[in-house]
Amino acid sequence: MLKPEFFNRPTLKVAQDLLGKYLVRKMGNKEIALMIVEVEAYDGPRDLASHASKGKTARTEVMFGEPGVLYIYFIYGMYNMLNIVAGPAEYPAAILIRGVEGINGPGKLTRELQIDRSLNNKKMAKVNGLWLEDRGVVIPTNKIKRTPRIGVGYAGAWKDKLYRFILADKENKKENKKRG
DNA sequence: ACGATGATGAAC
DNA sequence: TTCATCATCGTA
Repeated sequence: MLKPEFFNRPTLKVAQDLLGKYLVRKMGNKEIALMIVEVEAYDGPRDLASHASKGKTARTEVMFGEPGVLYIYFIYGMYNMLNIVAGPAEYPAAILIRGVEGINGPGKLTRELQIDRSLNNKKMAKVNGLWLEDRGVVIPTNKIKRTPRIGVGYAGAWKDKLYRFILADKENKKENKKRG
């Protein structure tokens, strides 16, 4: 299981290193482990795409907390988003888990794994039924594709930053059409 | 292209 | 207390 120190490093590095790690979810008496194939980084108080750019509020204070803590929030009246806090306390940063093998999309991911806000501000731990493991998968750098983040067109200069990390060969099957 | 559906933050 | 906005998805 990944320790908090893993997340107490520069946000982009943590994001990249999360590719190939396993998200493990305990449901009932079963454990489901799925490899992470897509993440996005939200880095620091000045990142306009990050909730933390609004400052510390009831919702965002989790991002200012300890590394390795879950940040889960409700969006569009329907979906929960799963994030993991990165960087030292008081530095607001988090990584959105955007896709795992077999599940494409952050909303579907939380729906299928039954992850909701009851886990917000909780540590990743077996007692909480949700944690990450390094199972020895090594991702070569040339398999990692970087793109701008999704759905953050309002973020000014920050919208173009290459803060989205994807495992390249998983990506080419999907997305024949685009919106906009 | 758009509606579902509700929390959030800012304005009032 | 209202209002526009939103780190999405499924059906057009």
